[in-house]
Order: sequence, then C-alpha cells, then structure tokens
Amino acid sequence: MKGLMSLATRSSRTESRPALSRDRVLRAAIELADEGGIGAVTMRRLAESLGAEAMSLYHHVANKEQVLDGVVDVIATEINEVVGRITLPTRGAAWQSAARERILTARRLLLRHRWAPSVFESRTTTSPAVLLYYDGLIGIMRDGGFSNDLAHRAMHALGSRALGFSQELFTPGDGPATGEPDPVMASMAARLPHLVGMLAEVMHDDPDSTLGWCDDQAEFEFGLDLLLDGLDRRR
Amino acid sequence: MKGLMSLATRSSRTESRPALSRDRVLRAAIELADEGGIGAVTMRRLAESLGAEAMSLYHHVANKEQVLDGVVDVIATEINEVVGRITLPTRGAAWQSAARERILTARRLLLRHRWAPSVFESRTTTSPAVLLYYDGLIGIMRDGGFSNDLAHRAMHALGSRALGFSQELFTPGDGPATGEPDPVMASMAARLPHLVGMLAEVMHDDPDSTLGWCDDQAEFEFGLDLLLDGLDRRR
DNA sequence: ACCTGAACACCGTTCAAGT
DNA sequence: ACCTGAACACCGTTCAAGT
Repeated sequence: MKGLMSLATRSSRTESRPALSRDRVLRAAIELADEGGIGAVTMRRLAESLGAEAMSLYHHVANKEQVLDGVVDVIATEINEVVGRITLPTRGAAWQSAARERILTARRLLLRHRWAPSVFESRTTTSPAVLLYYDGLIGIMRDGGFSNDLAHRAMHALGSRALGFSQELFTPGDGPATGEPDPVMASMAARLPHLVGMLAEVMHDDPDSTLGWCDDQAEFEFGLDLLLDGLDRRR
Repeated sequence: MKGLMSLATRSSRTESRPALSRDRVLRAAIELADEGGIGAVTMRRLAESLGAEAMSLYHHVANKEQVLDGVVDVIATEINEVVGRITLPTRGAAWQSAARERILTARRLLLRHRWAPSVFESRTTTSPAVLLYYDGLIGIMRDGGFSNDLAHRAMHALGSRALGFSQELFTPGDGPATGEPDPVMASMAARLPHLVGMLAEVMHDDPDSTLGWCDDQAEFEFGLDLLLDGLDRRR
C-alpha cells in the first residue's frame, strides 16, 4: 500500500516535472538567462521555471551565489570539452596558433550566452573548470618555451581575453553619422574633437561597423594578436 | 512672520545637515562605497548617511542607476583634473611615455576606490568625463602618428586598461605553499599540473607576491607595456 | 530525503500628503 | 520646491511543518 502510494506520487510528479537536481537547477538558470538576461534569474523565477517552489532549490544549492558559480562551471566545462578536442602542435613557435585557436574557440562558445562574461567576472571563487581551462593554456605556453614567470605574466596580461572576451568600453548610442545635425552631438564634437573625429572616420570607412565599440570579432582578434605577438617576442 | 518661520526652518536644518543636492548625494555614495563596498550603497542607507529619508533622494537623482552613473562621472572628473596637468611631449615616439604616464596616473586615482572598477564596467551609458578622458588619450595617439583606424583599434585593445585597471582572473585562496600537505591541493595539483607548478615557482621566487593573481602594479605595467610596445610597432 | 507555505528582513520606487 | 510616511512589488533566505 505504502509502496503503491509513493509510486503513484513519484509518477505523477514525473509527468509534469522530473525530480529537481543541482544539474537541472543550473541548466534552468542558463536557459532563463539566455531568455531574459542574468537579471531574470531570481530564485523565485528559477523555481517557477522548474515547476517548484523557491524554497525547494535550497535542497540542491546552498544559495544564489552557488547557482551562479555552478552556471559558470557548466559553461566552462562545455568549453573544455570542445577545446580538448583541438589537435594542434604546441611546441616552439607553434604555441601561438595553438593558443589563438584555443582562445577563439572558447570565445565562440562563451558568446552564445551574451550575459556570461559579466557573470564570469563577478565570481570571486574560480570554478574548477575555469582552472582546468587555464591549466591547458599555460601548458601550451610552457610547450612554447615560456618560463613559469613569463607564463604567469602572460595570463595576467591576457586577463579575460584568455577566456575569449573583452570589455565593452562604452556604447555611444547614436553616433555622429545620424543624418541631421544634432545639437548635443555638435557640442560634444567641440569638447571631444579627437574622439568624434575618430568615430566619424571609422564610421565613414565601414558604415556597417557597430561604431566599433562593441566586442567586435575583428577588434577582439586585433587585441589578442597584439598580446600574443608581444609575448612571442619575449619568449 | 512667514519669512521668519522659513528662515528658522532652514537654519535648524543647516545645523544638522546642509540641504541635499545631487553633488552631496554622489559624494555620500562614494564615501559609503569606500567604507563598505558598493553593496553598502542602497538608497535607504545613502539617505540615512545624509540625515534624510530615502525618498528625498529622488528629488536630486532620477534613480539608483543615475547615482552610479554620477559616481563614475565624479571620479572620472577628478582623474581628468590630474591628468590634465601632465606636461609631457606627445609628438612622434614620445606618445608612448605620455600615454603610459596618463594611464598610470588614472590608475593611481582610480584604485583609491577599490570598488570603482566594477562600477565603471557596469555602466552602459558612458560618463561625459570618461569620454573626455578617452578623447585626451586618442589625442596623444594621433600626435604620435596613429591613423584614426589604429587609434580606434588601440582603444579597443586597451579596454579597461586605458583607465588604469584590469580584471582579476581569480584569487586561488590559499596556494600550494601553505606548509603542510593539503589533500585538496594535492588532488588539484594532479589535475592542474601546469597551473600549480607555475604558481609554486612564482611563489618560491617571490614569497611576498599575492600569488600573482591580484591586479598587481608590476603585472599591470607588464600588460600595459606589452600593448603599448605592440601599438608603437604598428604605428 | 525532499518539498512547501508563511514569514522575515531587506530592496528600489510610486503616490499622496505635507511644508 | 523640497521633503516625507505609508505602501507596493519585488528580492534572498530562515523556519517549522508537511510527505
């Protein structure tokens, strides 16, 4: 009797929603963030998306911080799986293309989640999967002949670029190219001659550019190569 | 009679607390953040520190986002005042030392507020003072012979480094050098041979280093010079 | 072991009311 | 014009109670 009851209970729950688990919580959090940004991830809405009550989550994660830690770890694990399949020589001068490929691959995966960079940055304790990713990158540099000291400085110099993202400096909204003369823009141009002149020319040369201030692929690669070239020279 | 009353009211308020103003609100927010981190800055506590009610703040700032925008602008204005007094040649090859000095000066001021980098990064609309700072840096590059296109790429490559800060990658907590053998550390070493080996050597060479993962001055300058050298070569 | 409802201590912000 | 108290719609999290 008791067995039948619990069986019925379990199966009725399974129909509407499988049992909660840490993994299901983390994946639901990623889905929620993909849909509505990281701000959409609240314990209450997360639970709701899983067909449960907010308090039920606390049986699988200690608190919200741990949800974010876990989300980072899930994504970094995915990155590790893909970069782990890269087979490229790493010895000597080959280190640079290997590192470049590893970083650009991480970038491709990371940017599937536009909210992810800021969450990666906000973590104070580093996820094991991120450490594993760094370990592989350091290994490539060591193969290339880097001393531990240079590898250390290199990791620092790369910063978040090691994982494939870089900060947006700013988004100037509507730039100087919006047809009719804008008085706000005009007074800005007077105070910011170099900035406005630069943006005007960049816009003119490439009207499709997003004013060049977003984390554009070409810009990312320019900065990355600047660093990798410099590191190779100090090798 | 009415005049006397209002005079009395004003003077009695002045004794305990001068009238609120946007500027006083922003300065109180900076003070609060300096004391307890940016998390300590809530509208309620901000008002309390000014001897007012939370709702009174809304007569001087539109909302909390605007408080943070204003805080960034106040700090960037302070930076502009100091870097504006730098008198260093900027023509030709001299651009590099001028840019370096400007950036390291900004860094000195910015790091008086340890919470500031993350707030600078979190702003979506850029403060006029930050734009003015960028404009000056672009001007230095143009004096150095940069095309607008290269200056644009350079600003991108520098990212937050243009303002004097770079991300902490992670803080590995207690590193491998803590005397007694730690089982957690041992299993980590097995999985992360390059990372642990690197940190062990860096620690050994410089026991005072903060495990090298904080935004250390020497590390910042290494990364900055790597970028400035590379940009000079592409000039 | 897992899940839940009610409650607590906070948030930012709106509104109507005061001077 | 400036300031305020009460209230609203949210948060994350604790607790005691359910199965």
